This record gives sequence, C-alpha cells and structure tokens, in this order.
Amino acid sequence: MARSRNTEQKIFDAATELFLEKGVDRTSVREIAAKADINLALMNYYFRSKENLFSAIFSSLVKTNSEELIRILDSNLELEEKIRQYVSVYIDMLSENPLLVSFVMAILHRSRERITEMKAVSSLYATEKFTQQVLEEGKKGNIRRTDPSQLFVDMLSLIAFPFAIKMLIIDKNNFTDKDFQVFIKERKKRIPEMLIDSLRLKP
Amino acid sequence: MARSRNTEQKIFDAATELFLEKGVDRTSVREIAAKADINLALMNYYFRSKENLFSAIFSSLVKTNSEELIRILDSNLELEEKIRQYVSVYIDMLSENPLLVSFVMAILHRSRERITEMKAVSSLYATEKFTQQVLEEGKKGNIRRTDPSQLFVDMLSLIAFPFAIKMLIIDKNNFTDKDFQVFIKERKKRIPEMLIDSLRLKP
DNA sequence: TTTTTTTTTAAAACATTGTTTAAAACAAAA
DNA sequence: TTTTGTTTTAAACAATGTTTTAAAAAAAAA
Repeated sequence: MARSRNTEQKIFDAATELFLEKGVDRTSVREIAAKADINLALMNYYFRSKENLFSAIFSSLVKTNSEELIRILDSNLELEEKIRQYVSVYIDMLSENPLLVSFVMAILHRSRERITEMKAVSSLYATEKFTQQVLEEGKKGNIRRTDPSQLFVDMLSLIAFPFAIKMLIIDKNNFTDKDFQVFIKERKKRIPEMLIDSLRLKP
Repeated sequence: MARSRNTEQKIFDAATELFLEKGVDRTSVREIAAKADINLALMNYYFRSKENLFSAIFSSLVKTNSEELIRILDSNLELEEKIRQYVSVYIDMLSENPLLVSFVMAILHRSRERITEMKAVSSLYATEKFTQQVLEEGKKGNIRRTDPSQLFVDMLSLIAFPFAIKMLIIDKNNFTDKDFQVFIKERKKRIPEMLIDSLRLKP
C-alpha cells in the first residue's frame, strides 16, 4: 500500500515552515515532530535523515519558484518586455514568500554542494536566450553594448537583495509590514525603468 | 594584571575565521579550541559562552567595516562623487573579505536580535545626509526626484548581492576566482554609472 | 621567599542532537 | 478470522555539543 501521504506531507510542511523561519541548523527533528504532531521516529521512517528531508524541501522550493521565471527567460518576448515581466513575476513571488531569499542564501553559505541541485532548476542557469538577445540588440545598435552577465546580476540584485535585508529596511524606516509591501511594489516599476535606462543609447 | 591578550586574541581570531567560513551553528567550540590551539575551557573563561563570543565578533566585524563608509556618507562630497566613492570603497572592502555578506545575511536570518547591535555601527543607519542631499538636488531640479530610501537600497543591492551569490556566479560562468575579481572590478565603474544615469533628468 | 592572583589544564557533568530499535497498533488482503 | 504488510510508538543509543568544576601551573605582588 502507498505510504500515508498524509503523514509524509505533514512532516514536509512543518519542516518547510521551520527551515524557512529558523534555518536548517537551528531546527531540531524533535521540533519538526512536535509541529507536525507526529512521532519522532517517523521523520526517519519517511525521509531517512534530516539532511535528506532538507534536500527534498530545498529542491522542491527552488523548483516551484523557478519554473515560471525560466519560462519567461526562454520566451520570445522582446528584451524590454522580458525584463519587465521577469522583474514583476519575481517580485510577486518573493512577496508571497519573503523568507525565500534569506533561506537560499543561508544554504548557499552552509552547503556549497547544494549548488549542483540548483543547476537544473534555478532561473539563474537559464539565461542563454536572454544573453543572446542582449548581444544581438547591442550589435544592432538598439541598445548600448552591455555584458549580459552583468545586466542579469544587476537585475537579480535589485530584485532579491531587499528581501534579504527586509528586517533592516523595516527597522531603519520604522516600517510596518504593509509599508514594506508598498516599498517593494514601488520597486516593480522602478527596477525595470532603471535597467532599461541603463541600456538606452546616450544621445 | 590584564588578561592574556594573547590567548583571548587567539580564540577571537580562530573563531572569526571559522564563523565566516562555516557559519556559527556549524562551528563547534571544540573546533575553535583546536584551531586556536588552546584548552577547551578557555573559551568559557574569556567569553563566558559561544553565543557571547559570536556577539563580540559580529559587532567587531560590522564596526570595522562600517566606519569608513559612514564617514563617506556623512561627508560634504557632492552627491555624484559621494555615490562613486561609496560604491568603490564598499566593493574594495567586500573584495578583501568576500564572506562578509553571506555571514551578515546568515546572521540576519538566524538572530533578528542582532539588528540592534548593527544600529550603532552599520552604514545603513547613517543615511541622513545622503537622504537630505537627494531631496535637495531633486528640489533644485538638478536630478530627477527620487525616493532616497529606494536609491540607497538600489546601491546596496548592486554592491552587496553579487558577493552573496559569488559561488553561483563562479559556477555558472565557469569563472576562476580571478575572473570573479575582474567581474567585480567592472562593477565598480558600472554601478555608479547606472545609479547616476537613473538620477539624470529625462530630456 | 612566601603569598596572592591570574591563567591554564584535564576531567567530567550535563544537555541536546540525530538516529535506531523492537514491539505495538493498525489496515488491507486472503 | 487469520495473515500479511504498513505505520506508529516509546525507549534507548551514540555522538557531539556546551559548560562547569576543581586542581595545577604560572605570573605578579608582598
């Protein structure tokens, strides 16, 4: 008979929440068991080890949140519109899951091996078409000649970093969570403008 | 007599290195003791607890690396030059200590209480003059009217984030460490241009 | 030198972690 | 119902973590 999807899912969900909130290393399996309201040993029964559970969760998170972004990057949209959509979708995604950036960065710092797992799924590794477009438009003289890698890192930085320092921004500006949302929403307009500005040919 | 600065320093230095490299939670006090070549109990003798040691190190790191930045922000340089210098100095600093960003972010994710400790020292909290300049230049019509907080976050993001995802950038582009340095050096020109571009009045 | 204080040591106490075991409870199939 | 296989449980285990203790060694003060 199929394993109780119910219990397995309960563990997965509880662990996801805790890992995002407190980080993997500060979350004990006992805590996960308590939150999932299951017996301690069931974690090992279903996932063999904590590290394994973490790996499953990490892959799932990255994958879930990358598919749409990859689709945009691979699409035939013209460069400007592609940038607008990528920024918009990415920011919406992170707004819904603001802990994601910190989590991924913590993992990046914690276990470099995890990089491999990201390759297959992260939108960072799906920039071929984007790169090609930037080079082509540059050649045509439609935009300033630009290193596509730099442009992509700019974009990523402007999108993601504010979420990584969310707490600092909130604290510094005496923001409520709502204020932060407004702040971020503003960036959905601001970032594409900035990037496209930087591509515009000087008169 | 004063406590043996020597031993205390040895512990401090060994722990700093390990915390930066592997993160606080994955560094054991036994490891610190081994690396510092001291008896295990001395860590407690000098710093009372691992958490306390960490706190000392964190404050020191943030402080050391913020003083010059704060000085620039508080200076009377005109806005454009201030941006150029801030970016340049900040990038140089992170280049010398590339693990700093990941470390601070991991901490931000790990212990929100630490935010308090940053207030007194982080350059993020010394933007008063900068803010004032942006508003003033905007009023005078010398630059586009801009939310200073947004501009500052842009600047910070463009500077810091690439270091946080250094491993991804290296891996994705098949960079050597030297390549990464070149990539970053390029950004020292690129970032100020981008920011100043975004402030320029449209024709 | 003797006394006092500071620093270092080895040992062990103590807590918590992730994992395993072996039996019990349960559900499905025969 | 009996059998079979799956899921759950409580308890134990082994490893590793941090902190404390109490005595030894070293250094400074008297």
